[in-house]
Amino acid sequence: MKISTKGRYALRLMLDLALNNTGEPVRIKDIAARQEISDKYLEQIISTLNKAGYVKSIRGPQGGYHLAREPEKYTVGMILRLTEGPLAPVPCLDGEVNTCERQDTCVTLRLWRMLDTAISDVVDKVTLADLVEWQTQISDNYVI
Amino acid sequence: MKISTKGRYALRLMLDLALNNTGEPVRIKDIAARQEISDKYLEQIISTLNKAGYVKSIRGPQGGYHLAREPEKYTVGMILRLTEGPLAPVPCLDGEVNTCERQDTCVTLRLWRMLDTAISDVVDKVTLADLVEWQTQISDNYVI
DNA sequence: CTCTTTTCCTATCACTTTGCTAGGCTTTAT
DNA sequence: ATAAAGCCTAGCAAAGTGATAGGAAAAGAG
Repeated sequence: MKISTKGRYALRLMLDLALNNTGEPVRIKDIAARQEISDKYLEQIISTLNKAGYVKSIRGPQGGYHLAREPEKYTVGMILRLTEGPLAPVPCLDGEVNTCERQDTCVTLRLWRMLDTAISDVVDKVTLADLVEWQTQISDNYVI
Repeated sequence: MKISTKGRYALRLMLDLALNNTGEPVRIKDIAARQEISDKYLEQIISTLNKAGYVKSIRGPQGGYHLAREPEKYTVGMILRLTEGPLAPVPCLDGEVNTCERQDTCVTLRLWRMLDTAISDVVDKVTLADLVEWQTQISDNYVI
């Protein structure tokens, strides 16, 4: 029942892009250094985000990445589902349609639906902009 | 972000024991047949439940298992945490104390805490007795 | 046009977890 | 004594995790 590093790193990566949005593209090397994550591994993760159109890339010298939209437009759920796959606690609830044969008589399914809803309620409500705001609060505390 | 078969089977196993509580011990072979799960695998899972005192075993012929307490006394969270380990979405929140170095400045931690709370709110509230009740509702629907 | 800096792409790999299967040992009712 | 149950440990194939490695392609600077 864990979010893997892939999802967690993707979130920190996107947050890093949001926080370092100076107009100039951000290099993967710099993100990796700030976040203390292997740059080669980050490269693979950002590739997924790039293909999904979540970030824009600029190649060549002075190249790098920036967010494709405003931070408000990304929910945590979007980022995690893209990198982690479905967040449902059981495979039956992964897709649109439940193909499990036992679904009509399965009591635990009701429980898993409750859990799925509880998880989605959190990740689909919190946006990247919220994380940015929280970050500034933390930084403020540290200055005082 | 999935509950493994271990936790799911443990839950169905406990529910099976609750539903088949006739006073006589329930054999693992019968649970396995009803639930369509390998009996050898169930054996390993029930061993965990037995060692934790969640079920009582009777050895020898006419032996088997029964619940150690009333279904109301078991939350889903207890059963899942015993068989799955901590349900926290990130390792930092697994134990009592967070040993992560980044915790003071980590924004995503706040998100993970929200997610952890949302998950716990569900699994610590629903009991085995609730599942039993839901099961009878489903069975009633099928009779009508 | 060349050099360098960056992203892009694919392969590989050690390690761990998952989901079992197998086989024998122990207890106990008949 | 026998057979039916639980108890215990080992093993193992497949998948997932968390990277590392090496080069190809693009593009700006000189």
